[in-house]
Amino acid sequence: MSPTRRERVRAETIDEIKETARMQISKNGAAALSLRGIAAEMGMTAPALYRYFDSRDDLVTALIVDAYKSLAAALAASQETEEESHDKRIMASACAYRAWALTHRAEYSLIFGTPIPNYHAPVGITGPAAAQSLIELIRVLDAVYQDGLLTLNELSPALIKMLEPWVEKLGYTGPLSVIQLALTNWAKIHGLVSLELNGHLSDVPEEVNIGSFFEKEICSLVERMLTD
Amino acid sequence: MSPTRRERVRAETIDEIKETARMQISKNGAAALSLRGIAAEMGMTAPALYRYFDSRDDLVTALIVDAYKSLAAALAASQETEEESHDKRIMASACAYRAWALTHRAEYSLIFGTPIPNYHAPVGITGPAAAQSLIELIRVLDAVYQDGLLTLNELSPALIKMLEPWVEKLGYTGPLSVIQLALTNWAKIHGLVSLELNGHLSDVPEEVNIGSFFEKEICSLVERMLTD
DNA sequence: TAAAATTAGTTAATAGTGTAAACATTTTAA
DNA sequence: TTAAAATGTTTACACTATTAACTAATTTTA
Repeated sequence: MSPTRRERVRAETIDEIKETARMQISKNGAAALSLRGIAAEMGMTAPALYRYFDSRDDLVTALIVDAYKSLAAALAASQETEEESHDKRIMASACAYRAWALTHRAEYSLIFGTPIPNYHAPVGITGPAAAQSLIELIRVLDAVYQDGLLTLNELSPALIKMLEPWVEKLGYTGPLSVIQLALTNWAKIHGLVSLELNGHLSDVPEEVNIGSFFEKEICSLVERMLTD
Repeated sequence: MSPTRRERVRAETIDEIKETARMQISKNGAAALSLRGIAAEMGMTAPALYRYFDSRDDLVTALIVDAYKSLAAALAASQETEEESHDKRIMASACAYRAWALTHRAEYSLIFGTPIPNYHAPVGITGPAAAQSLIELIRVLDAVYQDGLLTLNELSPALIKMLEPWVEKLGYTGPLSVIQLALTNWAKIHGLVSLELNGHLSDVPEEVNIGSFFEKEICSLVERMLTD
Protein backbone atom coordinates (compact mmCIF):
# COMPACT_ATOMS: atom_id res chain seq x y z
CA MET A 1 0.00 0.00 0.00
CA SER A 2 1.33 3.40 -0.92
CA PRO A 3 2.03 5.81 1.91
CA THR A 4 -0.66 8.28 2.77
CA ARG A 5 -0.07 11.97 2.45
CA ARG A 6 0.40 12.26 6.18
CA GLU A 7 2.97 9.50 6.27
CA ARG A 8 4.82 11.20 3.45
CA VAL A 9 5.13 14.61 5.08
CA ARG A 10 6.05 12.92 8.34
CA ALA A 11 8.89 11.09 6.63
CA GLU A 12 9.97 14.35 5.05
CA THR A 13 9.99 16.09 8.41
CA ILE A 14 12.09 13.30 9.90
CA ASP A 15 14.55 13.66 7.04
CA GLU A 16 14.68 17.40 7.54
CA ILE A 17 15.39 16.98 11.24
CA LYS A 18 18.21 14.56 10.54
CA GLU A 19 19.65 16.69 7.78
CA THR A 20 19.57 19.77 10.01
CA ALA A 21 21.20 17.78 12.79
CA ARG A 22 24.00 16.65 10.47
CA MET A 23 24.63 20.25 9.44
CA GLN A 24 24.87 21.35 13.06
CA ILE A 25 27.21 18.49 13.88
CA SER A 26 29.58 19.18 11.00
CA LYS A 27 29.55 22.83 11.98
CA ASN A 28 29.96 22.68 15.75
CA GLY A 29 30.94 19.11 16.53
CA ALA A 30 28.90 16.08 17.43
CA ALA A 31 28.50 16.86 21.09
CA ALA A 32 27.24 20.38 20.46
CA LEU A 33 24.08 19.08 18.82
CA SER A 34 21.08 20.91 20.27
CA LEU A 35 17.40 20.12 19.86
CA ARG A 36 16.57 23.77 20.36
CA GLY A 37 19.04 24.69 17.63
CA ILE A 38 17.59 22.18 15.21
CA ALA A 39 14.06 23.29 15.94
CA ALA A 40 14.94 26.96 15.57
CA GLU A 41 16.54 26.40 12.18
CA MET A 42 13.40 24.54 11.10
CA GLY A 43 11.06 27.23 12.41
CA MET A 44 9.67 25.04 15.16
CA THR A 45 9.94 24.77 18.91
CA ALA A 46 12.10 22.12 20.55
CA PRO A 47 9.36 20.02 22.16
CA ALA A 48 7.78 19.47 18.75
CA LEU A 49 10.74 17.27 17.85
CA TYR A 50 9.56 14.79 20.43
CA ARG A 51 6.71 13.88 18.09
CA TYR A 52 9.36 12.38 15.83
CA PHE A 53 12.04 11.14 18.20
CA ASP A 54 11.45 9.97 21.75
CA SER A 55 14.60 11.71 22.93
CA ARG A 56 17.77 13.32 21.74
CA ASP A 57 19.48 9.96 22.12
CA ASP A 58 16.98 8.34 19.77
CA LEU A 59 17.78 10.98 17.19
CA VAL A 60 21.50 10.35 17.62
CA THR A 61 20.97 6.61 17.23
CA ALA A 62 19.07 7.19 14.01
CA LEU A 63 21.90 9.39 12.74
CA ILE A 64 24.44 6.70 13.60
CA VAL A 65 22.51 4.01 11.76
CA ASP A 66 22.25 6.30 8.74
CA ALA A 67 25.99 6.94 8.92
CA TYR A 68 26.81 3.23 8.91
CA LYS A 69 24.53 2.73 5.93
CA SER A 70 26.19 5.60 4.10
CA LEU A 71 29.66 4.21 4.78
CA ALA A 72 28.64 0.73 3.65
CA ALA A 73 27.19 2.20 0.47
CA ALA A 74 30.38 4.14 -0.25
CA LEU A 75 32.49 1.01 0.22
CA ALA A 76 30.18 -1.01 -1.99
CA ALA A 77 30.28 1.69 -4.66
CA SER A 78 34.06 1.58 -4.72
CA GLN A 79 33.86 -2.01 -5.96
CA GLU A 80 31.54 -1.29 -8.82
CA THR A 81 34.34 -1.12 -11.33
CA GLU A 82 35.60 -3.11 -14.27
CA GLU A 83 38.97 -3.40 -12.57
CA GLU A 84 39.93 -7.05 -12.08
CA SER A 85 43.24 -6.72 -10.24
CA HIS A 86 42.81 -7.50 -6.57
CA ASP A 87 45.35 -5.07 -5.24
CA LYS A 88 43.68 -2.21 -7.04
CA ARG A 89 40.31 -3.24 -5.74
CA ILE A 90 41.60 -3.38 -2.16
CA MET A 91 43.23 -0.02 -2.65
CA ALA A 92 39.96 1.38 -3.97
CA SER A 93 38.16 0.08 -0.91
CA ALA A 94 40.66 1.61 1.51
CA CYS A 95 40.66 4.92 -0.33
CA ALA A 96 36.89 4.95 -0.35
CA TYR A 97 36.95 4.51 3.41
CA ARG A 98 39.27 7.47 3.83
CA ALA A 99 37.42 9.59 1.29
CA TRP A 100 34.11 8.93 2.99
CA ALA A 101 35.59 9.91 6.34
CA LEU A 102 36.98 13.15 4.93
CA THR A 103 33.72 14.12 3.24
CA HIS A 104 31.39 12.97 6.01
CA ARG A 105 33.06 14.27 9.11
CA ALA A 106 29.83 14.63 11.01
CA GLU A 107 28.86 11.02 10.38
CA TYR A 108 32.40 9.81 10.99
CA SER A 109 32.66 11.44 14.38
CA LEU A 110 29.26 10.04 15.29
CA ILE A 111 30.43 6.50 14.58
CA PHE A 112 34.02 6.53 15.69
CA GLY A 113 34.32 9.54 17.94
CA THR A 114 33.80 9.68 21.65
CA PRO A 115 30.07 9.42 22.21
CA ILE A 116 27.94 12.43 22.97
CA PRO A 117 27.37 13.41 26.64
CA ASN A 118 25.58 10.60 28.47
CA TYR A 119 24.69 8.95 25.18
CA HIS A 120 25.00 5.18 25.16
CA ALA A 121 24.46 3.44 21.85
CA PRO A 122 21.95 0.60 21.97
CA VAL A 123 24.15 -2.20 20.56
CA GLY A 124 21.10 -4.12 19.42
CA ILE A 125 20.42 -1.38 16.90
CA THR A 126 23.84 0.02 16.04
CA GLY A 127 25.58 -3.37 16.05
CA PRO A 128 23.93 -4.79 12.94
CA ALA A 129 24.32 -1.47 11.18
CA ALA A 130 28.04 -1.49 11.94
CA ALA A 131 28.31 -5.05 10.65
CA GLN A 132 27.03 -3.93 7.28
CA SER A 133 30.10 -1.75 6.78
CA LEU A 134 32.52 -4.44 7.86
CA ILE A 135 30.89 -6.91 5.52
CA GLU A 136 31.84 -4.67 2.60
CA LEU A 137 35.47 -4.79 3.70
CA ILE A 138 35.28 -8.56 3.99
CA ARG A 139 33.68 -8.95 0.58
CA VAL A 140 36.77 -7.52 -1.08
CA LEU A 141 39.11 -9.89 0.73
CA ASP A 142 36.80 -12.82 0.16
CA ALA A 143 37.13 -12.33 -3.58
CA VAL A 144 40.90 -12.62 -3.20
CA TYR A 145 40.44 -15.72 -1.09
CA GLN A 146 38.14 -17.29 -3.67
CA ASP A 147 40.92 -16.87 -6.22
CA GLY A 148 43.34 -18.58 -3.86
CA LEU A 149 45.58 -15.54 -3.66
CA LEU A 150 45.16 -14.64 0.00
CA THR A 151 47.90 -15.43 2.51
CA LEU A 152 45.98 -17.09 5.32
CA ASN A 153 47.33 -17.11 8.85
CA GLU A 154 47.22 -19.91 11.36
CA LEU A 155 44.97 -18.95 14.22
CA SER A 156 45.60 -19.69 17.85
CA PRO A 157 42.74 -21.09 19.92
CA ALA A 158 42.41 -17.78 21.72
CA LEU A 159 42.13 -15.94 18.43
CA ILE A 160 39.55 -18.39 17.13
CA LYS A 161 37.48 -17.87 20.25
CA MET A 162 37.56 -14.13 19.72
CA LEU A 163 36.74 -14.27 16.03
CA GLU A 164 33.95 -16.82 16.16
CA PRO A 165 31.22 -14.43 17.35
CA TRP A 166 31.85 -12.41 14.19
CA VAL A 167 30.91 -15.31 11.95
CA GLU A 168 27.34 -15.27 13.09
CA LYS A 169 27.13 -11.54 13.38
CA LEU A 170 28.39 -11.02 9.84
CA GLY A 171 26.83 -14.07 8.27
CA TYR A 172 30.12 -14.84 6.58
CA THR A 173 30.71 -18.52 5.93
CA GLY A 174 34.31 -18.40 4.69
CA PRO A 175 37.38 -19.11 6.81
CA LEU A 176 37.94 -17.25 10.06
CA SER A 177 41.27 -16.10 8.77
CA VAL A 178 39.56 -13.86 6.24
CA ILE A 179 37.66 -12.18 9.04
CA GLN A 180 40.88 -11.75 10.96
CA LEU A 181 42.58 -10.14 7.98
CA ALA A 182 39.61 -7.87 7.40
CA LEU A 183 39.60 -6.77 11.03
CA THR A 184 43.30 -6.00 11.15
CA ASN A 185 43.18 -4.24 7.81
CA TRP A 186 40.30 -2.21 9.06
CA ALA A 187 42.22 -1.35 12.20
CA LYS A 188 45.20 -0.10 10.21
CA ILE A 189 43.13 1.94 7.82
CA HIS A 190 41.07 3.26 10.66
CA GLY A 191 44.19 4.14 12.65
CA LEU A 192 45.56 6.25 9.84
CA VAL A 193 42.27 7.93 9.07
CA SER A 194 41.52 8.53 12.73
CA LEU A 195 44.86 10.19 13.40
CA GLU A 196 44.52 12.28 10.26
CA LEU A 197 41.01 13.46 11.02
CA ASN A 198 41.83 14.36 14.59
CA GLY A 199 44.80 16.42 13.49
CA HIS A 200 47.40 14.17 15.06
CA LEU A 201 49.33 13.71 11.81
CA SER A 202 49.82 17.33 10.93
CA ASP A 203 49.10 20.84 12.07
CA VAL A 204 47.53 21.50 8.69
CA PRO A 205 44.68 19.01 8.56
CA GLU A 206 43.89 19.66 4.91
CA GLU A 207 47.41 18.85 3.75
CA VAL A 208 47.29 17.06 0.42
CA ASN A 209 50.42 15.14 1.26
CA ILE A 210 48.73 12.95 3.79
CA GLY A 211 46.97 11.30 0.87
CA SER A 212 50.24 9.95 -0.52
CA PHE A 213 51.27 8.87 2.96
CA PHE A 214 48.04 6.95 3.26
CA GLU A 215 48.33 5.37 -0.19
CA LYS A 216 51.87 4.22 0.42
CA GLU A 217 50.82 2.53 3.61
CA ILE A 218 47.87 0.78 2.02
CA CYS A 219 50.18 -0.34 -0.78
CA SER A 220 52.57 -2.13 1.53
CA LEU A 221 49.62 -3.48 3.48
CA VAL A 222 48.27 -5.06 0.31
CA GLU A 223 51.66 -6.43 -0.71
CA ARG A 224 51.97 -8.41 2.49
CA MET A 225 48.54 -9.91 2.12
CA LEU A 226 48.64 -11.25 -1.41
CA THR A 227 50.36 -14.49 -2.35
CA ASP A 228 51.96 -14.90 -5.72
CA MET B 1 63.00 29.64 46.54
CA SER B 2 60.66 27.23 48.25
CA PRO B 3 56.93 27.69 47.67
CA THR B 4 54.99 29.64 50.24
CA ARG B 5 52.25 28.02 52.21
CA ARG B 6 49.63 29.70 50.03
CA GLU B 7 51.26 28.49 46.83
CA ARG B 8 51.32 25.01 48.24
CA VAL B 9 47.63 24.78 49.12
CA ARG B 10 46.78 26.40 45.80
CA ALA B 11 48.70 23.70 43.95
CA GLU B 12 46.95 21.07 46.03
CA THR B 13 43.56 22.53 45.17
CA ILE B 14 44.43 22.50 41.48
CA ASP B 15 45.43 18.87 41.74
CA GLU B 16 42.22 18.04 43.55
CA ILE B 17 40.16 19.74 40.85
CA LYS B 18 41.93 17.81 38.11
CA GLU B 19 41.67 14.54 39.96
CA THR B 20 37.96 15.06 40.56
CA ALA B 21 37.51 15.95 36.90
CA ARG B 22 39.27 12.76 35.81
CA MET B 23 37.00 10.71 38.04
CA GLN B 24 33.91 12.33 36.56
CA ILE B 25 35.18 11.78 33.05
CA SER B 26 35.94 8.11 33.54
CA LYS B 27 32.52 7.70 35.11
CA ASN B 28 30.30 9.62 32.73
CA GLY B 29 32.40 10.28 29.65
CA ALA B 30 34.59 13.18 28.67
CA ALA B 31 31.84 15.39 27.35
CA ALA B 32 29.74 15.06 30.50
CA LEU B 33 32.30 16.88 32.59
CA SER B 34 30.58 19.52 34.69
CA LEU B 35 32.11 22.31 36.74
CA ARG B 36 29.15 22.22 39.10
CA GLY B 37 29.66 18.50 39.57
CA ILE B 38 33.33 18.93 40.33
CA ALA B 39 32.68 21.77 42.74
CA ALA B 40 29.90 19.88 44.50
CA GLU B 41 32.10 16.85 45.04
CA MET B 42 34.75 19.14 46.48
CA GLY B 43 32.32 20.95 48.75
CA MET B 44 32.61 24.23 46.88
CA THR B 45 30.49 26.27 44.52
CA ALA B 46 31.13 26.26 40.79
CA PRO B 47 32.29 29.86 40.35
CA ALA B 48 35.07 29.26 42.84
CA LEU B 49 36.77 27.06 40.27
CA TYR B 50 37.32 30.14 38.15
CA ARG B 51 39.98 31.22 40.63
CA TYR B 52 42.02 28.26 39.39
CA PHE B 53 41.04 27.92 35.73
CA ASP B 54 39.90 30.73 33.47
CA SER B 55 37.27 28.50 31.91
CA ARG B 56 36.17 24.93 31.55
CA ASP B 57 38.23 24.76 28.36
CA ASP B 58 41.36 25.76 30.24
CA LEU B 59 40.74 22.95 32.68
CA VAL B 60 40.29 20.51 29.81
CA THR B 61 43.51 21.69 28.21
CA ALA B 62 45.36 21.13 31.46
CA LEU B 63 43.91 17.64 31.68
CA ILE B 64 44.99 16.90 28.12
CA VAL B 65 48.54 18.03 28.76
CA ASP B 66 48.64 15.87 31.89
CA ALA B 67 47.35 12.93 29.87
CA TYR B 68 50.07 13.26 27.26
CA LYS B 69 52.69 13.42 29.99
CA SER B 70 51.24 10.34 31.63
CA LEU B 71 51.26 8.41 28.35
CA ALA B 72 54.82 9.45 27.60
CA ALA B 73 55.89 8.35 31.07
CA ALA B 74 54.21 4.97 30.65
CA LEU B 75 55.94 4.43 27.31
CA ALA B 76 59.28 5.45 28.78
CA ALA B 77 58.78 3.14 31.74
CA SER B 78 58.17 0.20 29.40
CA GLN B 79 61.74 0.57 28.15
CA GLU B 80 63.35 0.54 31.55
CA THR B 81 64.19 -3.13 31.34
CA GLU B 82 67.26 -5.30 31.06
CA GLU B 83 65.82 -6.85 27.92
CA GLU B 84 68.16 -6.35 24.97
CA SER B 85 66.18 -7.94 22.14
CA HIS B 86 64.66 -5.29 19.93
CA ASP B 87 61.47 -7.11 19.06
CA LYS B 88 60.67 -7.60 22.69
CA ARG B 89 61.33 -3.95 23.42
CA ILE B 90 59.05 -2.87 20.59
CA MET B 91 56.43 -5.28 21.82
CA ALA B 92 56.76 -3.86 25.31
CA SER B 93 56.26 -0.37 23.96
CA ALA B 94 53.14 -1.30 22.01
CA CYS B 95 51.68 -3.23 24.92
CA ALA B 96 52.39 -0.32 27.24
CA TYR B 97 50.46 1.92 24.86
CA ARG B 98 47.48 -0.41 24.95
CA ALA B 99 47.71 -1.00 28.68
CA TRP B 100 47.83 2.72 29.36
CA ALA B 101 44.78 3.26 27.19
CA LEU B 102 42.85 0.52 28.99
CA THR B 103 43.74 1.78 32.44
CA HIS B 104 43.41 5.50 31.68
CA ARG B 105 40.20 5.65 29.70
CA ALA B 106 39.40 9.15 30.83
CA GLU B 107 42.74 10.48 29.68
CA TYR B 108 42.66 8.41 26.50
CA SER B 109 39.30 9.75 25.42
CA LEU B 110 40.47 13.27 26.19
CA ILE B 111 43.42 12.89 23.83
CA PHE B 112 42.05 10.75 21.05
CA GLY B 113 38.31 11.03 21.36
CA THR B 114 36.05 13.52 19.70
CA PRO B 115 36.63 16.81 21.46
CA ILE B 116 34.26 18.09 24.09
CA PRO B 117 31.40 20.40 23.01
CA ASN B 118 32.79 23.58 21.49
CA TYR B 119 36.21 22.81 22.90
CA HIS B 120 39.10 23.55 20.57
CA ALA B 121 42.54 22.50 21.70
CA PRO B 122 45.15 25.26 21.55
CA VAL B 123 47.75 23.49 19.39
CA GLY B 124 50.48 25.69 20.74
CA ILE B 125 50.02 24.03 24.11
CA THR B 126 48.80 20.52 23.30
CA GLY B 127 51.10 20.07 20.28
CA PRO B 128 54.40 19.93 22.18
CA ALA B 129 52.80 17.73 24.82
CA ALA B 130 51.66 15.31 22.13
CA ALA B 131 55.14 15.27 20.63
CA GLN B 132 56.56 14.01 23.91
CA SER B 133 54.58 10.80 23.56
CA LEU B 134 55.55 10.24 19.95
CA ILE B 135 59.19 10.77 20.83
CA GLU B 136 59.01 7.78 23.13
CA LEU B 137 57.77 5.64 20.26
CA ILE B 138 60.56 6.93 18.05
CA ARG B 139 63.21 6.30 20.67
CA VAL B 140 62.52 2.58 20.54
CA LEU B 141 62.82 2.42 16.78
CA ASP B 142 65.87 4.64 16.79
CA ALA B 143 67.68 2.10 18.94
CA VAL B 144 66.95 -0.52 16.29
CA TYR B 145 68.20 1.84 13.62
CA GLN B 146 71.40 2.54 15.53
CA ASP B 147 72.07 -1.19 15.51
CA GLY B 148 71.52 -1.26 11.76
CA LEU B 149 68.61 -3.66 12.03
CA LEU B 150 65.80 -1.45 10.79
CA THR B 151 64.38 -1.93 7.30
CA LEU B 152 64.34 1.61 5.95
CA ASN B 153 61.97 2.62 3.18
CA GLU B 154 62.67 4.88 0.27
CA LEU B 155 60.61 8.02 0.61
CA SER B 156 58.88 9.81 -2.22
CA PRO B 157 59.27 13.60 -2.44
CA ALA B 158 55.66 14.02 -1.33
CA LEU B 159 56.28 11.87 1.72
CA ILE B 160 59.45 13.76 2.58
CA LYS B 161 57.57 17.02 2.42
CA MET B 162 54.96 15.67 4.80
CA LEU B 163 57.45 14.23 7.25
CA GLU B 164 59.87 17.14 7.39
CA PRO B 165 57.82 19.30 9.77
CA TRP B 166 58.05 16.49 12.28
CA VAL B 167 61.83 16.66 12.42
CA GLU B 168 61.78 20.08 13.97
CA LYS B 169 58.74 19.42 16.09
CA LEU B 170 60.24 16.27 17.57
CA GLY B 171 63.85 17.38 17.62
CA TYR B 172 64.85 14.04 16.14
CA THR B 173 67.98 14.16 14.01
CA GLY B 174 67.96 10.62 12.59
CA PRO B 175 66.64 9.64 9.17
CA LEU B 176 63.14 10.62 8.11
CA SER B 177 62.39 7.00 7.45
CA VAL B 178 62.49 6.28 11.18
CA ILE B 179 59.87 8.93 11.75
CA GLN B 180 57.77 7.44 9.00
CA LEU B 181 57.99 3.99 10.54
CA ALA B 182 57.13 5.37 13.96
CA LEU B 183 54.12 7.18 12.59
CA THR B 184 52.74 4.20 10.72
CA ASN B 185 53.40 1.90 13.65
CA TRP B 186 51.62 4.33 15.87
CA ALA B 187 48.69 4.44 13.48
CA LYS B 188 48.36 0.66 13.48
CA ILE B 189 48.61 0.34 17.23
CA HIS B 190 46.26 3.24 17.67
CA GLY B 191 43.79 1.75 15.20
CA LEU B 192 43.59 -1.49 17.14
CA VAL B 193 43.37 0.20 20.51
CA SER B 194 40.85 2.73 19.31
CA LEU B 195 38.53 0.08 17.87
CA GLU B 196 38.86 -1.99 21.01
CA LEU B 197 38.15 0.85 23.40
CA ASN B 198 35.16 2.05 21.45
CA GLY B 199 33.66 -1.43 21.46
CA HIS B 200 33.97 -1.96 17.73
CA LEU B 201 35.92 -5.20 18.10
CA SER B 202 33.56 -7.02 20.38
CA ASP B 203 30.29 -6.71 22.21
CA VAL B 204 32.10 -7.61 25.39
CA PRO B 205 34.68 -4.86 25.75
CA GLU B 206 36.49 -6.54 28.62
CA GLU B 207 37.16 -9.71 26.66
CA VAL B 208 40.58 -11.05 27.53
CA ASN B 209 40.97 -12.52 24.08
CA ILE B 210 41.46 -9.17 22.42
CA GLY B 211 44.81 -9.05 24.12
CA SER B 212 46.07 -12.06 22.16
CA PHE B 213 44.63 -10.56 18.99
CA PHE B 214 46.55 -7.39 19.68
CA GLU B 215 49.78 -9.18 20.50
CA LYS B 216 49.65 -11.30 17.37
CA GLU B 217 49.22 -8.19 15.26
CA ILE B 218 52.11 -6.36 16.91
CA CYS B 219 54.22 -9.48 16.42
CA SER B 220 53.76 -9.54 12.66
CA LEU B 221 54.19 -5.78 12.61
CA VAL B 222 57.59 -6.17 14.25
CA GLU B 223 58.61 -9.02 11.99
CA ARG B 224 58.16 -6.91 8.91
CA MET B 225 60.18 -4.07 10.31
CA LEU B 226 63.34 -5.85 11.41
CA THR B 227 66.04 -6.90 8.98
CA ASP B 228 67.75 -10.28 9.21
C1' DT C 1 51.65 46.08 65.06
C1' DA C 2 48.19 48.39 61.98
C1' DA C 3 46.83 49.19 57.46
C1' DA C 4 46.69 47.91 52.74
C1' DA C 5 46.55 44.56 49.20
C1' DT C 6 45.86 40.14 47.52
C1' DT C 7 43.43 35.82 47.44
C1' DA C 8 39.59 32.65 47.94
C1' DG C 9 35.41 31.98 48.56
C1' DT C 10 30.25 33.27 48.44
C1' DT C 11 25.47 34.54 46.35
C1' DA C 12 22.71 36.34 42.55
C1' DA C 13 21.84 36.67 37.80
C1' DT C 14 22.11 35.59 32.63
C1' DA C 15 21.75 32.71 28.85
C1' DG C 16 21.96 28.32 27.43
C1' DT C 17 20.56 22.91 27.53
C1' DG C 18 16.97 18.46 27.43
C1' DT C 19 12.60 17.15 28.65
C1' DA C 20 7.67 16.66 30.64
C1' DA C 21 2.93 18.31 31.03
C1' DA C 22 -0.99 20.70 29.59
C1' DC C 23 -3.31 22.77 26.05
C1' DA C 24 -4.61 24.23 21.08
C1' DT C 25 -4.91 23.36 16.34
C1' DT C 26 -4.95 20.95 12.27
C1' DT C 27 -5.69 16.79 9.60
C1' DT C 28 -7.73 12.37 8.87
C1' DA C 29 -11.43 8.71 9.32
C1' DA C 30 -16.16 7.05 10.55
C1' DT D 1 -20.47 16.17 10.71
C1' DT D 2 -18.34 14.35 14.41
C1' DA D 3 -14.80 11.82 16.78
C1' DA D 4 -10.11 10.64 16.83
C1' DA D 5 -5.44 11.14 15.92
C1' DA D 6 -1.48 13.80 14.85
C1' DT D 7 1.17 17.95 15.28
C1' DG D 8 2.11 21.75 17.11
C1' DT D 9 2.48 25.45 21.05
C1' DT D 10 3.40 27.51 25.72
C1' DT D 11 4.90 26.82 30.30
C1' DA D 12 7.77 24.85 33.66
C1' DC D 13 11.67 22.29 35.79
C1' DA D 14 16.22 20.93 36.53
C1' DC D 15 20.35 21.10 34.58
C1' DT D 16 24.78 23.58 32.32
C1' DA D 17 28.85 27.56 31.96
C1' DT D 18 29.87 31.98 33.06
C1' DT D 19 29.94 36.96 34.93
C1' DA D 20 29.44 40.47 38.49
C1' DA D 21 29.28 42.02 43.00
C1' DC D 22 30.36 41.25 47.52
C1' DT D 23 32.58 39.15 51.88
C1' DA D 24 35.97 37.00 54.60
C1' DA D 25 40.34 35.40 55.22
C1' DT D 26 45.16 35.67 54.53
C1' DT D 27 49.44 37.71 53.33
C1' DT D 28 52.35 41.70 52.52
C1' DT D 29 53.88 46.18 53.44
C1' DA D 30 54.57 50.63 55.95
